[in-house]
Amino acid sequence: MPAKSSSDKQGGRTFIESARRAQIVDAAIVVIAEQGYAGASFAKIAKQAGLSSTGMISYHFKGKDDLIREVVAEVMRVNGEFLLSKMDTEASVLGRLRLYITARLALLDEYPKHQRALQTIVNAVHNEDPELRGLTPAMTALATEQERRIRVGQEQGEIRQLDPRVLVLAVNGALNEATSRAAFDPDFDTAACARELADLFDRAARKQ
Amino acid sequence: MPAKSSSDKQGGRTFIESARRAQIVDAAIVVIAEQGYAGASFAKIAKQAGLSSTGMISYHFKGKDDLIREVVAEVMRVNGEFLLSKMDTEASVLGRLRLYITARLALLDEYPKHQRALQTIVNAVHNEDPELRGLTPAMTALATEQERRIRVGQEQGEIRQLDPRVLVLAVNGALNEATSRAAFDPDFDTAACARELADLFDRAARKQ
Amino acid sequence: MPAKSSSDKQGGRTFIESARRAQIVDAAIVVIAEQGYAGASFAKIAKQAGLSSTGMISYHFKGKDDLIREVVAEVMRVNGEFLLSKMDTEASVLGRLRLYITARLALLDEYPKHQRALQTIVNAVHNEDPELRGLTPAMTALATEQERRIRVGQEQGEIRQLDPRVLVLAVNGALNEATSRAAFDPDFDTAACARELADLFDRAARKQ
Amino acid sequence: MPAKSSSDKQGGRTFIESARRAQIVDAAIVVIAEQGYAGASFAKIAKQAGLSSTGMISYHFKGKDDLIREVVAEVMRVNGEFLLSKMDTEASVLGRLRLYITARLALLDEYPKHQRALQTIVNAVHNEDPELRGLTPAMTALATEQERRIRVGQEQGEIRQLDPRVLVLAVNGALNEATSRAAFDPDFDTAACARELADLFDRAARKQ
DNA sequence: CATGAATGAGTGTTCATTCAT
DNA sequence: AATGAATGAACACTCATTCAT
Repeated sequence: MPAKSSSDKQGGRTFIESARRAQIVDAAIVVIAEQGYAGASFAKIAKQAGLSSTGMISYHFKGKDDLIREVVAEVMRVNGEFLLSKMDTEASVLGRLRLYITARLALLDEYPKHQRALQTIVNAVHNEDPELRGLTPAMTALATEQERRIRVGQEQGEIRQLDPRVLVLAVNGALNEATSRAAFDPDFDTAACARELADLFDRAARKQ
Repeated sequence: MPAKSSSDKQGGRTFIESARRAQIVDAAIVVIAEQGYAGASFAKIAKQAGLSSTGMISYHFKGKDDLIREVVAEVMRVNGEFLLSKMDTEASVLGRLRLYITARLALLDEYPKHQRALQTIVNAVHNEDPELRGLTPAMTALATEQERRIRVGQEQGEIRQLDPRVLVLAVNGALNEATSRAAFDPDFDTAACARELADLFDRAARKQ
Repeated sequence: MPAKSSSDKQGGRTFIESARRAQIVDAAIVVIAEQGYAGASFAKIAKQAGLSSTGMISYHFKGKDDLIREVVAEVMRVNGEFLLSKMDTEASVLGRLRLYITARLALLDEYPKHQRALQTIVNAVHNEDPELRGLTPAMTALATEQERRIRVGQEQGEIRQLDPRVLVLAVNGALNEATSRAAFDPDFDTAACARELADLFDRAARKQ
Repeated sequence: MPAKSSSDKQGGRTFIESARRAQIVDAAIVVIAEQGYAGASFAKIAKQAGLSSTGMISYHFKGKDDLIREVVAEVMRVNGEFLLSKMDTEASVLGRLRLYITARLALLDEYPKHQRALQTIVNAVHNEDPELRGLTPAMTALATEQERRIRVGQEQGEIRQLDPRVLVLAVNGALNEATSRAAFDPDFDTAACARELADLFDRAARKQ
């Protein structure tokens, strides 16, 4: 068995290379969350990461697009894991909806910077940078899956006749708004908000 | 009756000065809506406005803050007028809520760039530009008023026991999400979305 | 005798024209004294003069050079008048030297902004603006006259053998330094400084 | 013994970094001396230094303040070294005064641009750039030390009763004036001026 | 693998000046 | 005689990116 070396690879990248990328991505998340998208220059990210030059970042990422994409991927990976862990047992559609709302708001306490960063990126990038459009498919895929679930609930008689797309839109819109609010209002009570929102959309969607 | 001259003033500004400012504000709205906040440089705005230099903009506005503030003010003026014209007769709280949702979505057809620009600015500015925080009070004031209305509805037995702040958050979150969606999905049916959302929040809020 | 009209001229300029020029020159003196040469933009001078646009200044002066030259001329006129009024009776060269020193320092109390403005201009303009070199002749002429006087004093046995140019240089250098000091040290005692400097140069120049 | 590399540091800066900074500071000294403070734009300094862009300067200095401060520090370092080397043996106060005058004027031959640049900066910065006020303390400290020396001379009976502050003011004023003169009069004889000034202030200050 | 140095386009802003009215 | 509007060059400064070492 050969000795561990810096050229051991995982996913086409050496160990140390992956570590550096992760370090930079983490720094980027913090800077974006705290300083906004426009404030997230390579200089500031390098400083946050404890690197001495921006060249470092350009060396590990093909461009700013690449870095931002990685940030989004990382946040979605973390969120996905968390959400999955909260939902896997529940069977009913309305129950899953309630769990989703609760879990999304729990994320605000668990990974506040991640949520803020993701939202900042999505808002900033929406139309500006054509190279970055590629990040939304992953999010629309999620929405599509949610809509499918709602339809199942309608077929099973759990959920009233409504446009599933609009319900999904409303739920996610409300959750995003809560994310914004939580970022600036330190007194924002995520648990209470979760209960209220869950009740609210339960009533809105439940048959009868 | 004195002859009209270029030095006639209104609100401390020359006629032509006001016209130029309006022209620049309009150009800024378009650029911000289409290219995002980061893409809205003086150079691009000047080009959109058909001006030959960015100095022109600096000549008419004290700084970028000033311009952005004017953009926000203009959008809120237009929106405010439109919303008021749609709401003044209705008496019941739930009725007003329905009208508000419908009117907000109608704005997407009436002034799509305005909505997109406002949303872009609010998102971008939230934490980035401390000079511009001053624009949010006007919007929180609106939210506070909406919460007050909901409380009235609760006292009158129209609306069930719920946290008014959360209902307002959810409604506005959904409307903002719809605004985002409409900006990129040309097939987005605002009228249908309005009906669905109105029903949704009516059910969510109505007593029994 | 014809009625007074705005086209009455003096020195090739109408009355009102001269008044405007004087008003602008006065404003320029204040701004230059308070904000320095680089800070003395047409915009600031216009504001200080209570004018609404910088075009006004360009209209009355051929260029910035022209304005600055006028400022220098005005200060030297005022200073010249004051100095003459203080010196005309004294006969001895050393006496005149003492009077000159005293009068120059008295000017700091009488017209502080004028002195500060003149010094600022001379320092800033020395080599920068070739168009403005023309203002120094007037000042070198003064120095030459002072040197001539010293020579007279030497011939009359009042003043010891020394290079008159160096004495004049030293006296004026000391006075300029005092002007600088007075501008920033509110406790600077011009009268005391005048007595000390007068004694100092009297001893330095007096025969035996 | 490790090989020399570009990352060898001294004083927290790379070797080549320090070299570039020195190169830029030298260029700045020349430009300021020749074109004045207002004329000393990054563009002109970059050109003088043979650099292709002004970004270079911003890369090596935090801002214009930083560069100017460095220029002042460099000139004062050079001057300080030179003055110290000329004065260390002399004991009597009047002797030291004579040496100081001579050395200051010798500096005009040794480092003419340095003197011109320093004077230009001090004059320009006095009231204009509040960020740069911090450079004067170093110079007032020098003056205070000189005044102290004069007082010692008075206690030792070498120097007559006079206000030491005024003597120091006069000496430095005269030396500054000579610096100005030397900058524009190529025939200015610094050595002769030094002898004359030394005699002049010796007589002015000496007891009896 | 890493980095310090360099680049050049782009940022918002100020400037003296011109000109039609 | 006066002025508001416009101009375009210049300003210091930041940016993501490249590259030799």
